[in-house]
Amino acid sequence: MVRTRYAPSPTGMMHIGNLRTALYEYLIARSLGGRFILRIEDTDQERLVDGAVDAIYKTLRAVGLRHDEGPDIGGQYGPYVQSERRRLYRPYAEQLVREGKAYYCFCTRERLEQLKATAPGEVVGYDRHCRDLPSGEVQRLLDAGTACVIRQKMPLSGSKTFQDAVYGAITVDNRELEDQVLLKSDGFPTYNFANVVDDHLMAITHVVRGSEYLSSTPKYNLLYDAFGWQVPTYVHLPLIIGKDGRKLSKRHGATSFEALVQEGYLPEAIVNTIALLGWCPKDNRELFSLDELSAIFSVDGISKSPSVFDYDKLAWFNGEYIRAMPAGRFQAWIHPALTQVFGEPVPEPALLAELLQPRISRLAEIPEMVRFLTARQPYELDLFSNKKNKASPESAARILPLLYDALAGLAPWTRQAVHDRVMALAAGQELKTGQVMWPLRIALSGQAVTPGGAIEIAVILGRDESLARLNIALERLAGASAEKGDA
RNA sequence: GGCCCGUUGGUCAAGCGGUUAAGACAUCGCCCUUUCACGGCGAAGACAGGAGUUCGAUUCUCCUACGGGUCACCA
Repeated sequence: MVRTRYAPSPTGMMHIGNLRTALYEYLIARSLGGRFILRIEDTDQERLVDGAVDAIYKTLRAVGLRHDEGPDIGGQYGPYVQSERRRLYRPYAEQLVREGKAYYCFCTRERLEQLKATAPGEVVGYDRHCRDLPSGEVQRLLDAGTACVIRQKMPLSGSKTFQDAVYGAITVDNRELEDQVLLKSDGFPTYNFANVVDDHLMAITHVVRGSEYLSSTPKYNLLYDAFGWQVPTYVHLPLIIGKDGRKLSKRHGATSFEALVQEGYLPEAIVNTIALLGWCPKDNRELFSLDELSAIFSVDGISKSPSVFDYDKLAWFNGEYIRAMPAGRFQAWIHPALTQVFGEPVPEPALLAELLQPRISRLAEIPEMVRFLTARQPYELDLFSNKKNKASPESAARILPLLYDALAGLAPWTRQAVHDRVMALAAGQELKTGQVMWPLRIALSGQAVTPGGAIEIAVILGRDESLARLNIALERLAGASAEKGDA
């Protein structure tokens, strides 16, 4: 039975790199008929952040990564929070001490600091000062209650090779490995230790994590060996980086799932995007639901090189998901953004939704896009010029009064009615559609680019505001031509 | 700096000894159209460099360059 685990530490918002790791763990488990476990790694008491655990649950729920075992739902391998497993680790560490595979270290932080400072990059890490203390001395210090940690004895020579499902065979010289701390002086295990013990106790078969752990993996393996435990299958993932090739950070834009959602990206689109960051399916398909991914995901499609997180691509995916949304759901989704601009009630919400759905790629684009509907925009009369539609301020000055008269008494003020009236005017004047639509759009919106056409804008504005804006425009145009005449 | 890993168009990437080196995003052009967007069609654009191995290297090996990761009582 394949078992994978997502083991975040509750130290803040969920970064999309972490989310992708969680996603791949989930997909590996699902694609192989296995189980996906959530474990909270809170062994660093100093870095805990309030609410971080909730953020983890919230994010996993939002993207649909349902775990089979975890702190909130239990399971046969609990508890699933490392701080609750605290008493579990010491016996394992002491077992290694008894077997001569680990030892108590009484070195103070100050001494370690000094060590780092004096040895100019020559010696790797700890100098193994306590590795061979006489047992009497150890006992004496222990009895005196001297603060200590437990360190693992690393082999002083030789090398070790392990297999990674993505990176292949990796060999590391044992001399590169320092005697790592297993149990901290506060009694908590280090990540390195707790991780191995828990993965073993929880019967984890596939360890999936970022490639930053690649170089410390030999240390884990030595631990598995020391206990005589079976080493899991390793799946190291390439990093996600920013446009400048550096680690993804706030500098590149939103990097947490939550921030992305706030900017108006859909969870499904985010998942789809990161699924393809570092993994590629056998065919050329790009649009995948989580269930579809679960069915076809396979480790051999994971690539080795780091990939740049591309916000443009995310926006494209988001646009695809937006367009695929049922109209009703879209309308509900954008409602908060609309009330921000219009207040309540939002005029013509269904029509607005219809206009916006094919046009936006992010929720955050909406306010700017519709602002002209609530406030009259200042604009240059040049805007009435449009070559393609054979429009000019002069033609507008002639057509706008006709439009005003045609629309003034119109009722009901519906899309169909406005459309028919305007088209009838165009036909009557032997004008092309664009020749009347263009000045109408400019007069109503004050901008050349609008979501939807002139008719839709008129309907949303309502008759009074539409006529008012028409009136302003035709007066300005009349004033301008009078000036011109004087000159 | 030591060690580990990586390197196909601007970005994501297919490729796993013989290909006109896919596809997607972005860019540009054309079409559709009352603007824009959507949609459709098309264009430009890549194997980091050098040695080998081989009849033949993007693919295998080595070196160089560049990039990244890691060297904690953090995870």
